[in-house]
Amino acid sequence: MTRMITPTQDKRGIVDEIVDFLYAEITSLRLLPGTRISEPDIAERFGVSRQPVRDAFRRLEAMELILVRPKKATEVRKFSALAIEKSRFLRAAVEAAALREAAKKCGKADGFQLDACIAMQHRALAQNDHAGFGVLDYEFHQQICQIGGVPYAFDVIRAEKAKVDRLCVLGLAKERRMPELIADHEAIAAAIKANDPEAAASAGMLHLSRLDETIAAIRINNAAYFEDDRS
Amino acid sequence: MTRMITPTQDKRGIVDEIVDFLYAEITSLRLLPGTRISEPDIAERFGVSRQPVRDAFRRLEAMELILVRPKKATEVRKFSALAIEKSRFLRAAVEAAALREAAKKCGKADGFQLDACIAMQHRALAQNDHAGFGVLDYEFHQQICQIGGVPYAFDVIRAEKAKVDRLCVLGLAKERRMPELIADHEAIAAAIKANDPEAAASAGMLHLSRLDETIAAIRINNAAYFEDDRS
DNA sequence: GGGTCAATTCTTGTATCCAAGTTTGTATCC
DNA sequence: GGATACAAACTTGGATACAAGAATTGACCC
Repeated sequence: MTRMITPTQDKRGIVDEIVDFLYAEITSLRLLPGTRISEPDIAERFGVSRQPVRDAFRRLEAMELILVRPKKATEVRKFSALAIEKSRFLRAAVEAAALREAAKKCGKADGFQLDACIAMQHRALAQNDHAGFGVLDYEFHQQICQIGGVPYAFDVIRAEKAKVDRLCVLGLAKERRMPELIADHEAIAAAIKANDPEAAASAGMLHLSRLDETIAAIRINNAAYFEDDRS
Repeated sequence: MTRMITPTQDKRGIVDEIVDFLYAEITSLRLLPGTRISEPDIAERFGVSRQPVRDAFRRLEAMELILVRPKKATEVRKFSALAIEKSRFLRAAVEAAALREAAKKCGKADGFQLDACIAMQHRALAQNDHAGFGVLDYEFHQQICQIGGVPYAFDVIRAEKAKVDRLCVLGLAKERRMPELIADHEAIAAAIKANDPEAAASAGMLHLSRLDETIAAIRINNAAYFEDDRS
């Protein structure tokens, strides 16, 4: 896991450390939505003053991972139906565009790279290695962006994934989903290697739609972690 | 010009004021790229301490409008070819998706709304009202997102526009471009009203491509405002 | 026992001070 | 005159102190 948060920073400081720590805590769901976190508390844990913690909070707020209101306790953001919808739209738009580009530009070496990644995904499945599969999943989507010549697209995908991924930790029966996801990846890779942009895009959209069912199921079972969006 | 920066904030504070002020200064190009801005200076101007200014700087940094490095003077971000490319890709992806949705869902009332907006754009052209046209241009794209049922898409478009729009201020002969842009809008509206998603998307892509020529021209004439990206 | 009100405690917002590093200006030497 | 070195001023980063508001807890009254 390389630097996930600050892609364009040259010197890592204390605030980066704090951001990375809280980022991991939140996205791994060790800090549940609604959990209150206070600046002095974190500051004491890191042995620093409140100032760097404040800066870190501001960064996490920009990532929409925490909710900070004046004079009120800062808390880990709950899931919001609107935010999920927005995130899904954004990912769909960006991923479709990246897939189309990748399908247009995919050469022989690129195809091999995709195949290699999928082969490793099969290995992870055989070993029931969920964490490893998660990393390979990221890698697969990143490869697509790079093949398409739009590496920055992955920044968006990763950022949006971060907002929703922690939700999926609540989901059960991951092993059930892995074969399905690998099959999706194979269909996507096939379309890209066939230089068929539309097929690649629609395969990607199908892949994304798997999330919808998962999220819908999670939502009814974990209403406490969702904002009560009375609209 | 309503609240442009903080869409999900309930109470406007001092930092919001400072952010809005600097945001306007930077995007309007009254503060040129490379201009150094210091915390104490801004703090004195607003009659507050450095702390709120610090927070404001962090927010503007997250918007990629300023560049703050440790122990070095903070400056207005220069244009970067990579950032422009990323922004363009993001806008294209999101706008294409929004246009497709709008074309799918456009009803009669929606069509009238688009026509009304375009009619006002003609008025602005006749009166040579550039500022008014700019507002209407924003409004047109926002209407598309709302018709498509993806209002949040406009948040992305607006945010990305902010990073590039100031560049276009450097461009000359705006009046030359206005008729062209209005014609584009008419083509887009026609495709949407005809419920033709692909035509709408490609018309939108053509519309976006107008920017490329403008930016390329600006770049060679204003190299000083661009990062020297030796890559 | 339940409800209401007040005080205490906890939260973030702001101001000020000190530290560390960069830049810039100046004086001096060649 | 040009280059170099030193020093002063200016920059942000971090720590600490104080202020204002929100929430919780407790006591007191009904």
